[in-house]
Amino acid sequence: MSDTRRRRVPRPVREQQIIDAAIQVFAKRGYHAASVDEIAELAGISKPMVYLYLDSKEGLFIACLRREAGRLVAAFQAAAGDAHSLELRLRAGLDAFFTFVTEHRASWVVLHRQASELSPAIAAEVTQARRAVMEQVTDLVRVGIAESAAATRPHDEDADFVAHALVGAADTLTDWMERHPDESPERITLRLMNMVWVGMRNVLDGEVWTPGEAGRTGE
Amino acid sequence: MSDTRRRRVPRPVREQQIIDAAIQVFAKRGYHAASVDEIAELAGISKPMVYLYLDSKEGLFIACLRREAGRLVAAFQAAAGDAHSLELRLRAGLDAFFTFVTEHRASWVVLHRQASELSPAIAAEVTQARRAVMEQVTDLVRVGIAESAAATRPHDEDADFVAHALVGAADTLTDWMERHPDESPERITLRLMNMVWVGMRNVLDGEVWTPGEAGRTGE
Amino acid sequence: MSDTRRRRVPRPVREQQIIDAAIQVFAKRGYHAASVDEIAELAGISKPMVYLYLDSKEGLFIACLRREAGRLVAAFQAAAGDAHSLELRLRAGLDAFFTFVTEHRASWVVLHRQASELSPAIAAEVTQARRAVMEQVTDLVRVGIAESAAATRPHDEDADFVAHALVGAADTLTDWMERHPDESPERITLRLMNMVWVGMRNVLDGEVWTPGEAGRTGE
Amino acid sequence: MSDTRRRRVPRPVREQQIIDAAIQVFAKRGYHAASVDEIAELAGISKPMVYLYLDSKEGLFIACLRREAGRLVAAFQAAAGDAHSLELRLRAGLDAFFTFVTEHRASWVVLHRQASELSPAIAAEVTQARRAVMEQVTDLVRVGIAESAAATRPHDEDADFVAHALVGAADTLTDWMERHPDESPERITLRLMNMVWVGMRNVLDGEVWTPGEAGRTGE
DNA sequence: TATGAATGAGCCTTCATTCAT
DNA sequence: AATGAATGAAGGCTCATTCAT
Repeated sequence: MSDTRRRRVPRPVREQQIIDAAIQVFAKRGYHAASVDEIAELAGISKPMVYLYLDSKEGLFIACLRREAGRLVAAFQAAAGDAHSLELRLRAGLDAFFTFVTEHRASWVVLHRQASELSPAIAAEVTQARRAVMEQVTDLVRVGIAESAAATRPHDEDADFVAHALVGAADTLTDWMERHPDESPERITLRLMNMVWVGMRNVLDGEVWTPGEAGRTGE
Repeated sequence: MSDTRRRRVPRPVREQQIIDAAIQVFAKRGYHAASVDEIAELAGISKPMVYLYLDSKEGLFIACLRREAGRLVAAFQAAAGDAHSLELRLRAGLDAFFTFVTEHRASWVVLHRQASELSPAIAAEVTQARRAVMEQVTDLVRVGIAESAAATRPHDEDADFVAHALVGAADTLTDWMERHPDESPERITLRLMNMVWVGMRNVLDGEVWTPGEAGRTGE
Repeated sequence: MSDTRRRRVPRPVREQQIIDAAIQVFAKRGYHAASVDEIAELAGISKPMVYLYLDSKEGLFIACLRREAGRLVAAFQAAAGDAHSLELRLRAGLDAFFTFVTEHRASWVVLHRQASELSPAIAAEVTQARRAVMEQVTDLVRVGIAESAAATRPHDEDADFVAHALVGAADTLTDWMERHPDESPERITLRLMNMVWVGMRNVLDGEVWTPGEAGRTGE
Repeated sequence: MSDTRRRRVPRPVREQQIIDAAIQVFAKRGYHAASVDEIAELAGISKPMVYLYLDSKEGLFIACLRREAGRLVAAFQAAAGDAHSLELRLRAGLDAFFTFVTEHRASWVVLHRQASELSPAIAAEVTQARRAVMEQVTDLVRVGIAESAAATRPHDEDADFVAHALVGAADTLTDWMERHPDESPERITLRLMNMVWVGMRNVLDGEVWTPGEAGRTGE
């Protein structure tokens, strides 16, 4: 390894090494808090090389983004392309996604959020703030479990799962809203309710989806 | 207003004005890229006042976080607390959430992500990267619409909506995964499929949920 | 006390209270590290009062200096003025000096050095540096004790005392040198040797001077 | 020299240049009033280099302290180590000390006190305050000269010398007192009298110590 | 007499970036 | 292909000092 990481390495190889190092550092520190110095050191080269190959800190970050997004997309495509029915492809795609996230934690952090660049004090507060919102939903869902006749086993874990999915969906839908300014909050709410209401109950009832069976209510 | 924003304003008022300004700047630039100078200027005061009242940049950010998270939670609680059934409360809560996000865009951005603290070039790239992932799902869903017998009106808008919700849910579930390392990607996939599969079809078929009716397929 | 420290206090009294507080803070923090805020707070008044009465931080410091130097001089004069012979007056003066220093520690620190305004890290290093010099002399003196026939009881305490006095004398003589640029280091050395050599032996031999007896060798 | 002070100088050399400059500025302004900007400018480089090589203002100051204290100690040791008898070594050591102080004025100021970091107005006042104390002693000593039978030539210069040494000794002994809280001011006075009383007369009588002869009054 | 509100100025520190070898 | 030396620019924070009441 000290052979390929030191001296006289061809450009394409060096570039990948630099990006490898950058992903680690960006994931650990976040974009702003990451310093080119640290990246260069981790890559085992001097700072000017980074600039020679990747132009700037921005260029470096973008290179990371592109490479990892490409890999994630490729993994998704490879998985989702094989099956025939929509549900099987969706399933395979989600599976690939969760697998990627599990196996390339750092890459995902870079793609996902740079919240880690905040100081511990702030990070804690952000977590706290997000959790406050999340808890409202979790409480609601937990109550739902109690109300639910079928849910004889009130698994907190399930309530948590549903709450996360729900909050995440709502959270991302705020981006969708920005591109659909005409849609009222109420209509969005109705749509989202329509999408998750039945399924929520399934999860809370402890059901685990099996291809071609669960939820095939209308067919 | 230029009366209350200028000269000799009592402390509690000034504090709120500073926080108001900070939210705008933090939302626009992100935490790191935001400068206390800019916040002070927008608040119509000098920098030392910011430090006198809020202690530090971190303290200022935390104050923003707390105030806005508190408001969002309060809005959610106020809305969700009134109805009787779970579905009505959930609906009211989501409605309050989407309304808050609509009316307090900047606050939501601060609570949501600080990705905007990246330069335009990077922000574009981040959007692009996230969209690449999103598109895979959107395509899948779009194909699903075509396949779907009921979906006589292939609304791209609906496919987009579903894709956003799905990706957002998956995205946030990666946080849930971190606290449940024993859950395999596959099981998470199955759970999520179970939760959204039926509802997705509803949305894609153009249905709009009505309290107590839509989605009550299994009853 | 809360009566004289609060509200509607005549100017002369307030001034003294401010100076009292300032001495404490200047002694504790040093001139630069001392903040007018802290002084005002300790004096139990608001900052503008300090400026109204003492004009500036510098004016405040000078007022402290003058008052305490005056008190020290007065104490010295009062003590030294009474006796008849030089040695008795010198003794009384030194006694008054050491008594003042003991009883008004803070005042003395203000008059003496502001080294305390350095950070702990630096203060430690300064102490270390000064000690390194001091130790050279102390070692020398300690050896002297061993050599000395009379010094059957090698009191480290005595060696330390002599070393301190010697280093202090040399230290201050550097000020004298500045006003006598023609005096060579060698001549100064000889003068100092002449002044302390005999007396050093007395102290190292454990003698304690008694008025009119010790050291009256040449009379 | 403009060659070695400008552009592309190897690190060890630059470090010494920075320390050289820092000593000048710290001596002139004192620690707090000295600005890293001024030091960098005097060193002929930009500020970041100072931080790159010396870490911080504190680190820079400590580096100055260590280097100069080391040099002074080395000079003392080199000089004092050669002779055989205590008095000769003491003489050589003091000589080395006064020589160092003469030749490295700035270094000595840094090691000595940072009183100069006060503004001219304050520095003057400090000098004045210290002089007030010094004058009491000088007056006493001057009177002593007049009284003294042997002192046929009342040299003010000699009185001043003695007064400086005496005040310096007393001054530094206040440090000694702090570590010996049980010693009463009176006992300290007696010890100091015992140490200087005889020698003072020698100096006032215009004697100049010669190795092995002067002051050997009692033998 | 007394103070809460407010600021101009400056300092330490860091970092992305480049030059000269 | 590779790097040690060097810097412009900017940001967080503090403080002595003053205004308006």
